[in-house]
Amino acid sequence: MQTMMAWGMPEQQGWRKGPWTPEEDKLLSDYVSLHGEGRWSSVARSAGLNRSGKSCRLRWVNYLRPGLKRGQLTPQEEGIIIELHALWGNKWSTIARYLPGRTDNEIKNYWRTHFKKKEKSSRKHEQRKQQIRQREEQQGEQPVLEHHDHMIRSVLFHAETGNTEKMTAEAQEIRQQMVFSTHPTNSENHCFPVVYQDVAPWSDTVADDVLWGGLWDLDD
DNA sequence: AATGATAACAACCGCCTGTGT
DNA sequence: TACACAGGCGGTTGTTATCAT
Repeated sequence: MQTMMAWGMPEQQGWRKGPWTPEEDKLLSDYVSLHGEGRWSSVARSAGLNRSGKSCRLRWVNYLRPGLKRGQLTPQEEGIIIELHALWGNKWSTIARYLPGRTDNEIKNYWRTHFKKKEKSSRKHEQRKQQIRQREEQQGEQPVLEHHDHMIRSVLFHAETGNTEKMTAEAQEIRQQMVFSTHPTNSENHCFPVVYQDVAPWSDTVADDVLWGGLWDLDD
């Protein structure tokens, strides 16, 4: 096991590892602000950092990059993460694109700390979903959960491809309820939806305890 | 006040993919 | 077409902070 002490010491051979010092941060920030992102291997050398290109990139992306939000995720952001994780699974970088200012690492860590401990309850969550689906089928309705997933997929897909005019009326309505914003790292042509406010007004159609309960109810 | 448990965060590792030659 | 390399991504681990007992 590596220790802090070992990390803190410069490597005899190869790159330095471990926590970044303020001096290293400044070197990296100054260099990137002058020369831009990319060519991380040469950044490492040119900036006078004894760090690997990978390490420099990671430090920049997760910590030094302008526009990063610090602090706790808002309930709205939590909602987005839950939604998008349900759609895409552990595609952290993809999910992060919809949360400007948040990094994939941050979201990954968040998910891990908040959901690993709740894995036990997820089975119950699945059972509850099953119950609702059965109830919906008995009532002859379109399954809310599937419909919900489908609509969000549709909105996000069309938003990303820029074909918002091809959305169905219902999708358009949902889109209206989403707050759109341009991701800082995104190219100018794409508009990423960000569900900041009232994360899912349409989620009223899904029982709260389905959306949140199975995942968050620790008492289970 | 001491100690253990847990959460939050930072960073590394290995694999995969895209790109240039 | 094949190879090498850089960058990106997801998984994992380690450290620190905070809370409960």
